[in-house]
Amino acid sequence: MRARKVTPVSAAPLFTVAVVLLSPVENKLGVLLQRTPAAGGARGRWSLPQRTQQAGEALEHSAQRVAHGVIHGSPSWLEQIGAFAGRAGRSAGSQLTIAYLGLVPAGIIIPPGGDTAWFSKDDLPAQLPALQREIVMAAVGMARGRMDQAPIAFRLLQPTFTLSELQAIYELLMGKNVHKASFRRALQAASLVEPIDEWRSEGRGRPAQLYRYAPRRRRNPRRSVRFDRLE
Amino acid sequence: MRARKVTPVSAAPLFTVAVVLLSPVENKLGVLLQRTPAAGGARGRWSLPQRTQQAGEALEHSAQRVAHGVIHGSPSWLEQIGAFAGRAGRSAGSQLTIAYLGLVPAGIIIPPGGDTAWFSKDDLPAQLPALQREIVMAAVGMARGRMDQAPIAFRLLQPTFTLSELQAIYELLMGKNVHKASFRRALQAASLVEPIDEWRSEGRGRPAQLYRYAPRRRRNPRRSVRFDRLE
DNA sequence: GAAATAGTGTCTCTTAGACACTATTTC
DNA sequence: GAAATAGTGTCTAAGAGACACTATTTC
Repeated sequence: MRARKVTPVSAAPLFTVAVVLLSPVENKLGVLLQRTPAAGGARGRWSLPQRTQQAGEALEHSAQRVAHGVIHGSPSWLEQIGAFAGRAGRSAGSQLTIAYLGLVPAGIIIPPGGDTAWFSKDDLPAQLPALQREIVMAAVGMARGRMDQAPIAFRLLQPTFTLSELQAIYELLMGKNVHKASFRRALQAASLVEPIDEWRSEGRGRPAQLYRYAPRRRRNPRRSVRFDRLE
Repeated sequence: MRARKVTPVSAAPLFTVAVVLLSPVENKLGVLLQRTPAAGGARGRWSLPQRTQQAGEALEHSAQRVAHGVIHGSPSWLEQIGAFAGRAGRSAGSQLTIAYLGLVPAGIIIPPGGDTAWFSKDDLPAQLPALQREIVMAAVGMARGRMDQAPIAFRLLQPTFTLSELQAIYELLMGKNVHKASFRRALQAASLVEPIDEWRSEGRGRPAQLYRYAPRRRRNPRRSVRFDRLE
């Protein structure tokens, strides 16, 4: 083990790794925030879960640790959003933040009143720093964009789910309603899910059959010349 | 101006900003590399254009400067790819690289024999460091994925172009051929280009009409339930 | 029974891809 | 004329959206 030559006392931390954990909460897209530990007895401000990065550690591993610290488990999806440079602001914190998107299946309950809580992406606490707000928006945009490239909708659901729940996730991410019959027809054609011999009754109405994510090999290359989608 | 309290002599640089400049070169997707200035008389190894970042400077601005340094102009598109952490390797360089994708219109000639050259993305120099190779692949993947979200194909062409050239860009980025009639029909429907009263003869064959990028407002929301595209 | 939710059958209209052409240039 | 490239008209099949239904539950 080599001795370090220089150990500056007040050197700025290299950078921060922050994680935007998203989960469907009460038919909204929820973002998990935690209170920064305040020095005095008063409670700190809300913030994205984050930590200062030790040089040399793998970025994704670091993001995993941040996520573990708040949900006590692994997110079902973890992907880098990008690097965000804050204005060279006050003393605390580093100027550079590497942000990650983490998905959490529906139904993960956070005990209320604690230092961790879900906020709707459209109703973030007013004191949330501008940079973190920007990161949250980038995370939501990324989740939206990933949807038709990776099966991330299933990462926001429990292993078994009803087709209505799945459709609700799509509508949540796309921000608009979807035609039910078309949705199921396309789902059928894509061979992404398979029904299991179980039904769930949600109070009133006919019980829904449960499905599980079970992608089969794609048939043939799909149509590709599409200029819509631009914007 | 405040005096800095600590100026560690051998502190690692905060991070590096690298730019992957892509351009169509001889019907391939070209990546611009430059030689690292070698200490002795011998020529250095090929590398992505990059620089060490001064803290506090805006990331994108820094990427702009890197690009200017090699093409002596602005790329037609510039977007962050992400942060890449190298193995904590040898002494030189920082562990963290923020990479950017830059697009350069076809026809930018780099004088051969110099310290800057286009390489096909499939034929990168063998000595290119693994991390940089990874960044190039991420850049290509990003360009591919952005294609149907933003009109980046036009950023790889001169302001006026033929439809065959445009189609070639699409085929280059998608890595597969496109049906000519379908391509033009979809282009027509999307109202993305307009013909100008000019033709270009390319040697043999009928001269092609020139077009310019002139997007009109989208008509109506397009169809959206699509589970293909996954994978 | 009404209300609520799950799930399906069928029709229409759009459109991607295939095919086969016509048009205009160089040689 | 042949060869090469540009550009178009038409047919077909896939599939997205609309509509109207049937099915099964709670109240």
